[in-house]
Amino acid sequence: MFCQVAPRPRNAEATRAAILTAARERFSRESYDDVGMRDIAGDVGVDAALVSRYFGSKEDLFLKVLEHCGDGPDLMDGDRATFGDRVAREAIFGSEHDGQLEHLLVLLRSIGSAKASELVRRTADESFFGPFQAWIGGSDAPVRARLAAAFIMGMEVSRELTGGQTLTREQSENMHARMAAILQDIIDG
Amino acid sequence: MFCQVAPRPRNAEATRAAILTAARERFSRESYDDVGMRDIAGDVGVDAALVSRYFGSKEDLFLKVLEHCGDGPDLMDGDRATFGDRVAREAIFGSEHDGQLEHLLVLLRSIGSAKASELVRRTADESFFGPFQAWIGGSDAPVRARLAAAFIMGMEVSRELTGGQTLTREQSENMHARMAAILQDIIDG
DNA sequence: CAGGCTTGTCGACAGATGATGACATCGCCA
DNA sequence: TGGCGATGTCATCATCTGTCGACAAGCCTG
Repeated sequence: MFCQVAPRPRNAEATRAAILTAARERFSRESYDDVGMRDIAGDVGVDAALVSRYFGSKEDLFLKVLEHCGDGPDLMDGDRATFGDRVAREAIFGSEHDGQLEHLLVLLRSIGSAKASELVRRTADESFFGPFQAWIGGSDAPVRARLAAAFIMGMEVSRELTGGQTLTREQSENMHARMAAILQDIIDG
Repeated sequence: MFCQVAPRPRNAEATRAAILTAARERFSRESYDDVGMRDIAGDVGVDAALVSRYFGSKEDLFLKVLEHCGDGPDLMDGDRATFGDRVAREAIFGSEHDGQLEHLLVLLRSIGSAKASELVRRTADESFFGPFQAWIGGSDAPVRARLAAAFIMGMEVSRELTGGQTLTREQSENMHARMAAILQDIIDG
């Protein structure tokens, strides 16, 4: 048989981008410490040493991920009037891929590691809270941005802690409605 | 000089309790992965091997901490009418020690590690969410308990992400008032 | 005082991790 | 086609971690 995987074409730029994407997905799903260079390399199909060579160190790679987090879909995409409904839906029911919350999730996962949270502290303001509170606008925007972000991240934590299957469908709908209302209130002021 | 620390008296029970306390404090401040057996042992002043011998494995020790988390001060201690104010104060301004949030913080830190979150999933319901939603009472208690817990944990995450010194005193007071109102609303239904 | 059980320490091991430099392989260009 | 730089792999290192068994020190009982 000797069924063999087709080798990836030799293209540094594409490989670099693939590594960055794989890293972003990993870092949004597992903590900084739990993500290994070998894991990321395995996702792409290259050797771990290549990741080190392209991005220097694991810290540097993580920083690059933080910088490129704004590229994907975002919390602020979409109608402002449906913000609460939309975000609460994703926070409670989740979405398999390409979530608007990916950026926040990377931040969230990082609080586990002392190293990663130090890196995040230096970039969270400019890469997330800054744009977010500018989008919210109005008086007390910094306060409301933090409240909203906290609520969203907390729901992600809660969802993982409880495994997600301890609530009935009806209760989940109920929670969605309540969370949507609270979030929308925070955004609207 | 030879200034030497007085040796701990040989008392297995006391040593065991001291290890458990040190572990609880560590696990409420750092993630499961970042806390080492040598760290905990160092806090108490014993050798790391002793911790292993008394508690079996790191996992077992963590489980014991989860079980004994309800011993300290608790969210549910105190007047129900001031719940929002009280909890929001601790979540935003923090408290050096003996916080009512210690239990929740242990849960929160665990989401970093794949191993720890697996352990927590098996105990979070009975050790925290169960009592909490019973205390809240009324219809939709499970839903409201999760919402409140999520909001509180999210604020802790947010506080660490932003380092805590990016808001003015006035903004912090503002945030406290808003958070207290939201929490109280969730509790009251 | 002597024995023995308890309490604690020391050294070491196996596994995993990030990082590094030497080596192999592909693809382009003269 | 032959060579050369770019691209990727392999073996290896140093380090850190949890855990274990052997040994030392202390305390109580006879």
